[in-house]
Amino acid sequence: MVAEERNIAADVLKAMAHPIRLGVIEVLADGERTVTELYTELGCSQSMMSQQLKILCHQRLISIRKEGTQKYCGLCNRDFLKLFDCMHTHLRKFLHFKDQSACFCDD
Amino acid sequence: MVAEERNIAADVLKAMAHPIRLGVIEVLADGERTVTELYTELGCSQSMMSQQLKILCHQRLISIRKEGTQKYCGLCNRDFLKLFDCMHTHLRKFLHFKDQSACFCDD
DNA sequence: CTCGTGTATTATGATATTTTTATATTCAGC
DNA sequence: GCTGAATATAAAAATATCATAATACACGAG
Repeated sequence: MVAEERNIAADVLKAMAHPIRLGVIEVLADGERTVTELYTELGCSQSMMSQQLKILCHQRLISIRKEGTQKYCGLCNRDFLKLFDCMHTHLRKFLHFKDQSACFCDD
Repeated sequence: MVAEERNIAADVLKAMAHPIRLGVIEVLADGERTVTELYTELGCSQSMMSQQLKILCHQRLISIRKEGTQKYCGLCNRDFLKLFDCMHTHLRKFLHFKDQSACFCDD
C-alpha cells in the first residue's frame, strides 16, 4: 500500500470507528433497513443517525435508496463483515490481556 | 455485538484509522522492527512514531519488547491483516464508484 | 393546499485528535 | 560519572469529531 492509499484507507476505517456506525453496519448485515428503523433499533436521535449514515455513505460503506418518503439503507461491501469476527477474537484477547497485563504496555 | 463491545471495537478501529499507524501494521506484517526503523521507513518524526506506537500498543495491536537501548515492535494479532485485503478491494470499488458516481450519495 | 411523517441540514459548544517543538529519560560503552 | 544513541513525554496550537437542538425540506394522504 502506498502512502496515498493509506490516507484513503484511514478515512474508510475512521468511518467505521464509531459505536453507532458499527451498529449500523452490523444491523444492515441482516438486510436493508429504513433510517427510522436504524435509529430506533440503535437508540439514537434521528438527526444523529442521518449524520452518521452520511459518513458511511461517503466512504461507500452503505448505499441509500429512496422509496417514497423513506430511505432504505443497505451494505455496499459485505467483505468488511469479516472485521466483526476479527474484532470478536481480538476483544477476547484484549480483555484477557487487560486482566493479566500480559502486554508490555506500561499502563 | 452489544453496545459496550461496540465502544471497545470502535476504539480499536480508531487506533488503526491513521495513515502512519496503518503503515506500522503493514510493515510489521513483514516482521519485527525497531522504532527507528519504523519512523525511517515510514518517513515521520521520532516523536510522532513514539506516540503512534503507544496508541497501537494500548489497543494491543502491537507488542513492544525492550532489548538494550532499543525497542522491538511486532504485531499482536495477524488476524487484522485480512483488513488490508478487504481494503484493497474496497479501494478499487470505491475509486470506481467515485468516477462513475454510481452510489446514491448526493455529492 | 395543508398536514403529518420521514429525513436532512445547520449551528454550536464540548471534547478529542493531530502535529510539531522542546525537553526528558534510559542505557550501553568508555 | 560522561557521552551519545534510542526512545518517551509534555505542552501547545490547529483542526476534527461528537452530540444536541433547532429548523428545513420532501412527499404522500386526505
